Amino acid sequence: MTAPHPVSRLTEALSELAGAEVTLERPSDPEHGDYATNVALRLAATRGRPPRELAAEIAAEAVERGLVESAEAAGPGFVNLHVPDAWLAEGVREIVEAGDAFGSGSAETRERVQVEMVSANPTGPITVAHARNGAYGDSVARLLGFAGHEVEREYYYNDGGTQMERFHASVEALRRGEEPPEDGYHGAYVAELATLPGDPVPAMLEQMQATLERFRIHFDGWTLESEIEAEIPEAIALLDTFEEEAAVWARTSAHGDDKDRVLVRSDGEPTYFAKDAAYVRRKYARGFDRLIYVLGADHHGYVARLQALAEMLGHPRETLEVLIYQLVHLVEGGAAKKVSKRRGDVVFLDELLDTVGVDAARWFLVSRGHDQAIELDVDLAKERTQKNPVYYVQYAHARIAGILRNAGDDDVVAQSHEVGVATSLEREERELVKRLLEFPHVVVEATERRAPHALPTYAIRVADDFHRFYHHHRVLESEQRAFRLALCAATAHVIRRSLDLVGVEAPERM
RNA sequence: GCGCCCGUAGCUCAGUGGACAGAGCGGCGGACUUCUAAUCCGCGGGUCGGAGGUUCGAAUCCUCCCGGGCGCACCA
Repeated sequence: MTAPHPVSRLTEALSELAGAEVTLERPSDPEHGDYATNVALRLAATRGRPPRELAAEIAAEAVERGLVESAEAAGPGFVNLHVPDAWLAEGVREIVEAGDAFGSGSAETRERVQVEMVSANPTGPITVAHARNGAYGDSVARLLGFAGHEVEREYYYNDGGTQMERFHASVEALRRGEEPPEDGYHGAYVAELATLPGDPVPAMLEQMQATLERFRIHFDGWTLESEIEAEIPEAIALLDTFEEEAAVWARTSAHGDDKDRVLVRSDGEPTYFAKDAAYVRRKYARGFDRLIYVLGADHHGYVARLQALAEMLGHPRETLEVLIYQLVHLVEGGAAKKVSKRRGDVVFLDELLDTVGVDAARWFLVSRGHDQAIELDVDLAKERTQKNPVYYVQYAHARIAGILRNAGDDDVVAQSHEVGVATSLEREERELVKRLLEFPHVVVEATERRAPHALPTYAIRVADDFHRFYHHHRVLESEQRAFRLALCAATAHVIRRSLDLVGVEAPERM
């Protein structure tokens, strides 16, 4: 269950009062109060009453019950609510007490969730394209974990098949002093692998894993395609199948797919889809309640067939989620750059990390909506990233860390209990507190919509409000020292967590 | 042809039913005897691709059109 926090308590009290579910928003115009609700507008039709009249009633009752300091009907029928300073001060105290747990535990039922991501075949280094997959998938995994689910990160790769044969052939050709085949792999990394003895795949995998760890993605499980192959027959036995023209088909069209799919070709070879089936079966057999696949837009055609597999195996199709993100397009000098790993003209993640660092890279790749295609200008990457808003947010955290250092041994948590009801707050303080109190809602939305980019957006707002507060008011040499220290500590918690959920660090100094 | 995603400021993007549509970058002009100026303050900037529709209310939902990206295998 969602841990109660000030805004959720106020929302519930108002819902009870109105006899309908209330949602609170933060009006952009400060004249419209600290919070506002449109509940009267929504209720007007069904109750057959003018919205303004309903709004006025709700406003009066909210004040009567002591939920808010003042309230009034406004506009077409909004209820604008004003909360007292003491209410906000209490909110700060709760954030400081909750610490890094503030906003966590929103899951109504705890699930075992597997998130499969990246899953690039070991034919070359991790690229920025894979990195978007990882940055997105890992952030979703972090959000799910923060909500209270048990999350496992999974990497699946092909250790056989055509591409791997070409990869081996390319390395072997170089070892013989020949050029790699036309349809083989040509990057400089292939030549490096050729200088090492033995199978190049383990070395390649080791490098890829190191890159991913550097990118702060840790996988709990690595599954090889060859492990899955043996389980194909038992998976097929569980599916709805038929034979036609000497091939074995799955009746996926009866389960939401637009056509049936071949499992075993007429020459007796299982298809890739048969391996998918076996893999899905194994995942569920391992006890996961939910399977999440993170795939690029070029794989969106797989959604229906994967969900069909879940259904045929006896699981609700919604328990197999496919998260699709749009692709990363490389641009160089204003012109589109075609990405082909085999030609070697890609941007490797390690290069990007060497140039801009992990924080800027993760921020850049996850701060856009996953439904939005990303254009990465190779030339401008460095310059652009130095102006990356991630530093704006990190700087706010570093400033707070500086204040808390200068405060000495003060026990901020203990002091926050003494923050008086009589606290009189400045405008910048009120705005900052309200911003911090939004955090649990932002996290829930981001989690449910599988949209981690909401966190960077929110973190910028927090930093914005903090920098403004910092500029206008002193913390240490202030009569409000105790409250302001608590406010700083609360802000630090929220920034740190917002960044952590997308894999970005919050530095103590900059 | 069919399916999925996108179209918002000069550029990169937030904003998925609420009040005059926002931020960063870029441009112009201000603010450091102060807990970090990687900051703050001000100015300029828009047919929210277009047309209909639903609604008290639409950038947001529905339909069509235009433009862009990605897919439509007995490949992996």
